[in-house]
This record gives sequence, structure tokens and C-alpha cells, in this order.
Amino acid sequence: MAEPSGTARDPEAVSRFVEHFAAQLVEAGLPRMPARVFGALLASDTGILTSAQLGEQLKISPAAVSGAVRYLAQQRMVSREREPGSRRERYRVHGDQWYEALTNREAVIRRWEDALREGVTSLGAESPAGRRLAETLAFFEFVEKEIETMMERWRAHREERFGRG
Amino acid sequence: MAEPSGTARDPEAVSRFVEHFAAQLVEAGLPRMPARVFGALLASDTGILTSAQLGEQLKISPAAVSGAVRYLAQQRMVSREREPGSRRERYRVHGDQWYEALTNREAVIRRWEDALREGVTSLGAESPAGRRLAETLAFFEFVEKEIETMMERWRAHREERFGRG
DNA sequence: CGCTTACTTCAGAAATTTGTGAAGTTAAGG
DNA sequence: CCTTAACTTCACAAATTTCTGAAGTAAGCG
Repeated sequence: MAEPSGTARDPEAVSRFVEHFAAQLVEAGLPRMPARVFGALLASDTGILTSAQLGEQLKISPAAVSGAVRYLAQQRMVSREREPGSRRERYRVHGDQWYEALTNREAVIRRWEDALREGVTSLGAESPAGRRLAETLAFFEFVEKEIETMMERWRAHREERFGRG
Repeated sequence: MAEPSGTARDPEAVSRFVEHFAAQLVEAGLPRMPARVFGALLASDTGILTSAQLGEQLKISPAAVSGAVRYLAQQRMVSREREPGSRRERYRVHGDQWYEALTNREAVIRRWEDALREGVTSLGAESPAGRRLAETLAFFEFVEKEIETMMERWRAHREERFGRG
């Protein structure tokens, strides 16, 4: 039962976690393959896997890995690194980075704000609808600022609890 | 150019806003019809529309309205009210309520946390992967608490800026 | 008590999204 | 250079999702 450090991990336990966690992400709106790839990275020992490892572990084609990784990189949830002197690429989930990404609904929020501002202008700031849109806009502006300070607090909290990553 | 209060609203301007805003919500993962219905409610003068009004304005079938509204109600983004003594139903976007809903990713976060806890256990809290999952879990627990206090701050901020609802 | 209006449910057509195999591209290694 | 390994892109098949018309249900009104 004990797990001496250095022991091979139980691939089945890993897979169970990956699939279960990915399912939750999918339900929250993430496409299936990116969710599974992300789960696999989270559950890996180093947080780094190659394309080949991902394909094998998840039983998906290189094309699927490529697509999933492109998606995740765009969302800033993983970074891609070239293994120097090789054309093998490594994908990594990097602590701080992906927390930021999660809150980097920021880009999304920014676009909502733009649409709302436009609405306020075109419907008239003094119309009832315009006022509602303006208040919604104010809410998002508020949230945007709050998230920033929240992340600062998290970093402090994290350091205290885990030491510097 | 001026918009004397009480003037009929420009349906085209409304539609432009609704479609543009809905498009942003769709990009963020909301299904199309719920997004459009929600936009229409936001852009209405009273924040209340009947099923018929929604269908006409968005050029969609009663079935589509029904489905969209069911979805939005489930997400707590709108409430449904029976117009007393009529079988007409009114759908409303109610300021506070839908801000809460937006942050009520809470249920979603809760499930992520469950999956992560399971992962920590089955991969071993002392394994490298287990530690990563534990830290991720800690992040979500932190965020969950923060959101609560954030909403309190918002209510204060809002009241100061807009007066009570 | 039955007619009519307002919504809901359901089955299926249409559109969209997903994942694959195959062909293409790039760069390391001989 | 030429070969080959490692990804990427593309076209298409398969699965899924979305929206509609039609039939169903419920409740006000005469």
C-alpha cells in the first residue's frame, strides 16, 4: 500500500483522475481534448509531457494532441517549450501561469465591456435600458480590478502555505 | 438625433447590441439562444419581456424561447414570473440576482474541488503530482472564499454609485 | 364544460463541432 | 544534401448540438 518515493505510478489511478477531472472541465465549457490533455499534465510528476507521451497516455492521434495543445496555449493554460537540440516539443503546466490564465477571462471580460459600452452609447445613457447596461458594465469593471488584487493575495497566501514554488 | 425620454426605441440599435453582446457570450461558452434571449432582456426598458415578445424580437420559435429560458432560469440568470390572472409568463433579469449567478460558478468549482481531492488521495499526497493537485485545490478553495467577500464589496460599491436598486 | 391562448415537449432535419488518417512542413543528424 | 523524426494542416466522416414544426398539456374565460 505504501508508495515509496520513486515508485512507478499506477497508470490506472492516473487515468481515472484525468478522465474524471476532464469531465468536470468539459461540463464547464472546455472542449474535450484540451480538457484531457490538461488533466494529464496536471497529474504528471513534473508537469511536463511530450506530444508522444500525451498521445500514448490518452490514446489519441498526434493531430488531436496538436489541436488540443494549440488551444491550451492560446488560453495560456500551458506553455510550449522546445527541447534544445531536438525537434521534440514539451508542454508544461506551470503553476502561477495557469492560475493567471483561469482569471484571464480578462480578455473575455474586456470584450463584454466593449459591447456594453457600445450599447450604453447607442441606446442612450439616460434611457432605462442604457442605465441597466451601464450598471452591468460597472460590475465588470469592478470585478476586473478585484481579480487583480485577489491574485496578489493568492500569491501571498500560497507562499505562506507552500513556500515559493 | 436627440432621444426625448419616452420616445420609441430604435429597434435596429437594440438588435445590433443584442446580437453583438450575445456573440461575446457565445464565445465565452453560453449557448446561442440563451445568449440572445439574455441580451434582449438586458436591453429592454424594464428588464422584463414575455415569451411572445422575445420570439418576435429575435425571430425565433416559441420552442426556442422555451428552451433558452429554461436554461437561463437553471443558471439563475433570469427569473420567471407568472403574470397574475393570465397564463402569460414574464421573464426578468433582476440586477443582483444575475451577478450572483455569474459568480455561481460556485457549484462548478465545488465539483472541480471534489475531483481534485480524489486525485490527491489516489495519487498520494506526497507524490509530486499529488502535491500539484493539492496546490490547485488550495487555489480554488481560496478563490471560492474570495468571491464571497468580493460580492459584499460590490454591493457596497454599487449602492454608493447607483443608490439601492 | 368546452374553447382558446400560452407555453412545453418531442422527433427529426440542419448545422456545427470533433477527431482521424494522410499528406505536408521543418529541422536535426548523418 | 538526403533521410528521418516530430509536429502541423487539411479534408472528411462521425458524433453532437441546436432549432423547428407539430402535437400535447394546462389554465383562463365564456
